Amino acid sequence: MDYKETLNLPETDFPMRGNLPQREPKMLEAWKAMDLYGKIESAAKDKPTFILHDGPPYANGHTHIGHALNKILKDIIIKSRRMQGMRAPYVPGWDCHGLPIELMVDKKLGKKKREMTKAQVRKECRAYAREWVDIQSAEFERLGVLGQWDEPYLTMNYPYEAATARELARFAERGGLYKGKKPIHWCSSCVTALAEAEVEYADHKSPSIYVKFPFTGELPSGLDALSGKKLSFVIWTTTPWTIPANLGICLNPELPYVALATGNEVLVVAEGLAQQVCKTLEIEDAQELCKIDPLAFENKSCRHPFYDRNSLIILGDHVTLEAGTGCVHTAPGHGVDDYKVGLKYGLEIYNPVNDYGKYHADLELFGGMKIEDANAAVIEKLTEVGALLQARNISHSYPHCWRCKKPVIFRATEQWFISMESNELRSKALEHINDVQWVPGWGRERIHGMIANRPDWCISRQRSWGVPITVFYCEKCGEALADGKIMHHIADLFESHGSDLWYEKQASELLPEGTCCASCAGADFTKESDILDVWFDSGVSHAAVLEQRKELSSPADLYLEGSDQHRGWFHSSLLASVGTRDRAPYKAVLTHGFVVDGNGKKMSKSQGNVVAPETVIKKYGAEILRLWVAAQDYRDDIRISDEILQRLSDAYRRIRNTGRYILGNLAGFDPATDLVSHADMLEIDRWALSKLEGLIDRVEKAYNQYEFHVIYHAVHNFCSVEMSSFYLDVLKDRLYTAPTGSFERRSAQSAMYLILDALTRITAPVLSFTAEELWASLPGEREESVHMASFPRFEQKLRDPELEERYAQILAVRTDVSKALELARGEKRLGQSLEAKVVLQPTEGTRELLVSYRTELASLFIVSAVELTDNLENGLEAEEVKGLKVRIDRAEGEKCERCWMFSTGIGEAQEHPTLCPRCASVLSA
RNA sequence: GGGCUAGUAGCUCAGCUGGCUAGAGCACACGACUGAUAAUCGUGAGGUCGGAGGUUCAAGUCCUCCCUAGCCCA
Repeated sequence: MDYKETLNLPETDFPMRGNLPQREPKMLEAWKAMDLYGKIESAAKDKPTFILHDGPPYANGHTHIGHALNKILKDIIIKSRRMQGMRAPYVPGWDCHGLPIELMVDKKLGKKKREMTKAQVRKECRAYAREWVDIQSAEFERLGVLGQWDEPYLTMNYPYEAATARELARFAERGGLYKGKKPIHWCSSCVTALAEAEVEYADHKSPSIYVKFPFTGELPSGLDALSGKKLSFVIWTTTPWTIPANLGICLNPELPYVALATGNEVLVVAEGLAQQVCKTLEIEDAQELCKIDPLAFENKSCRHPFYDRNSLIILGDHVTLEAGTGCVHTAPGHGVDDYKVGLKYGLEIYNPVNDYGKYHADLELFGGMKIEDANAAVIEKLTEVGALLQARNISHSYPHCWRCKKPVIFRATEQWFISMESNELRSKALEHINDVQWVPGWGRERIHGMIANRPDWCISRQRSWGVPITVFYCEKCGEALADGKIMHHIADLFESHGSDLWYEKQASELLPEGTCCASCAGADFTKESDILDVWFDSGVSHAAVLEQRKELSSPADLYLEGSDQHRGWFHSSLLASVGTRDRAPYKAVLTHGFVVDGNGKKMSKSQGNVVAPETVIKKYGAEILRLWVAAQDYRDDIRISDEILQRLSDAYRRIRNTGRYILGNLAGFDPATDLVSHADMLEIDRWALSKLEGLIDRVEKAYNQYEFHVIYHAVHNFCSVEMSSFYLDVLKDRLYTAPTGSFERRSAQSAMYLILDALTRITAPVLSFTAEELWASLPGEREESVHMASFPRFEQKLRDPELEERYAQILAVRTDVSKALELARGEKRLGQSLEAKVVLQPTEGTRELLVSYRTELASLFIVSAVELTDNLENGLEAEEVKGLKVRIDRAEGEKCERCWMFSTGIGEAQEHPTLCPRCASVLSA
């Protein structure tokens, strides 16, 4: 007879291999078909809310691994909150306006664009953005992210555009909006102002020139050594084209300067740079005539090298000894520091360069010239007038346009600004930063520093694809009409027509009837042509989305984005909210690091180290990507590589197989009728459940603290260490050989059932696909989807520390037994551990425990017999439990054909001559 | 160039306020099993805790400098 047939071996349809790339899409379809998200939402109506507000990715291009990281993190958080009993809606969003899309559309349209109106171009942009929204949406959904995908928020939706215009109106009402002239990054190629975020630094070759500005006027007293000498201040610059706009020379009031005689002239530079300058300029005969006190020269003048005007000597702290001469060429229209110090000294914010990067036609000497050509021309002119000391080329870091990659210039133009000072926006924002929980904590310092130091917010963009700045100009006197009431009126019009209306209607059609100019009473107006910075768009999402959607609310519980958003969305959202509502739009901000390659290097196309989510999904499945997100401590940079994915894939299989094995042993188990109560269970089963409670406790805490890597490690360890290598291994004998419906077997099954049920639930936020698959195979009444279920409640009373402690000691002994068995195996005395009898000489500390577990030990060690003695000969000194002695003997008796244990009682039962008494009795029952 | 963050075995992570021969799981090697089998079990070998100084009886843990990497800024 084949006794294998009489065993209860595992039996399940649950496949060993996940086959994730194939299985996942089917599951996604099923979720969609059953409207899983809708069901979760409607079932959660009366629960407390948790609002995670989605930061909108830009609707252009395929999603990359960073997007995947971000969305999966959000999904894990939201799912875990739901399973904790909260209503956690997820409304994804997209940032749809802005330059990159407009440029892509420009490219697509080519020459056709010239015949199109702004309104027509915008239509194209809208369609283009929509296309990418749909593509990205599908890519995000593929990750298993559950949300309101059929109704996302788009910054180009009409109501959103209306809300954006309304928020601008609020700034206007509060007096925070103003028109000013300021030097800003300007891309002459894209013909637009650029935000800080739109500027990239890259190496660039520039001329490096040293220029003399001859001192004019009276010398301060006490400098007799210089009287009658040709005195010049020496400046250094890498932008010769700004020399025509030079209006001043700036010295640091704290630094000593020196007058150096060389040839028949005298040059002034900072003392700390004198040596270096002389070396660079190859001046060998320099002699220090005297020190120069910068304060004595304040408000005196030099002469411009080739224009008939003066260059004012001024003082500023921004002058350093890092490079140059310590005398800084100052053109207030072409630099931030220059601008600031220029304002202080009443210098004109002078900018002779037009939108296209050419000098104004009326500029003396260089009128109409492109500034790219101007460097050479200016150098030539400087040479001609004898002002040039040196011209070379250097390579240095220089700002470039993020889009066209061309070098940008600094140039003062008329722009709309949101003031950081009016209404104390800056100080209020800084104050409200403290109301927010920043995770990790250094996020607070980071954004604080940025808000504290940032200039006014330039919200003007000279492009078409965006929400217009809804102000008008009087045709008669040019006065700007930026009236809050009127702007609200326009916003109302946008509500149903979108901001496209601005481009389709005349000013007179948009303005309320009877509007007239406050300064000249004129009744004819033109529209502003600038549009809003896209950071303003997304920055008002708390107003446009959280306050608008009935299922959402503001402020949000959590914003979660990459750490770069301290200067991006976290920043603009804070300003937009504090500026209009005097509060932060979020209660907590969580940031994650950036995805880098296996060596910690950033990903770039040129390096060829880019890992696309699509590739991972095709090879491993989205589930592995989700596991990857969970496994890494995302507060730092997050690495991804083949090895990492392979390891995760292995870990996944281990978790999956643990589930599968338990399912196999649960065949025929119905918790409704077969569940053994906790109190009745066998001790080791209670031990397993005690361990499970420990896991549940840890995992729940980790979810609360957003420490998902802790969950990954805890779950994986639990499956490998507690379950697979010990508990489940020990259980085999009982599960397989005991009668199907016996108490011993039901006790084990009950524990396993509770364990797998809990494991499935607590891993569901991470392993969303696999948990669902397990869920469907688990016996018992349960919700339609694991994502509609809740976490198991941690039950302190199910924990038994004393029991765990006893088992910890037994496990230590078990380790030593395993070592001894391994040694015996090495000597070919043993194959299966069941062939062994273990003889132990306990230590003082373990004797009592081992004696009391005498009858259990063989089962726990998976050997055929264990004997205890106080006088063991030829015993091995144990390592784990010092003092313990172990000897491995051959098990006595013969091997039972059914349970494979060795027994001296084989053949006692006549009808089963090859079975041990235990098995025989099972069969005859 | 400045600010912030990080650097523990091949990989992912533990190591609290300084006190251990620096841990875990996986991977790897070797072995066992063939009743979790493209599985499972056991054993073993892997680290001068980025580097150099310093404080201390004692430093992965504190201080300084440096290197490397990432983000942000100039």
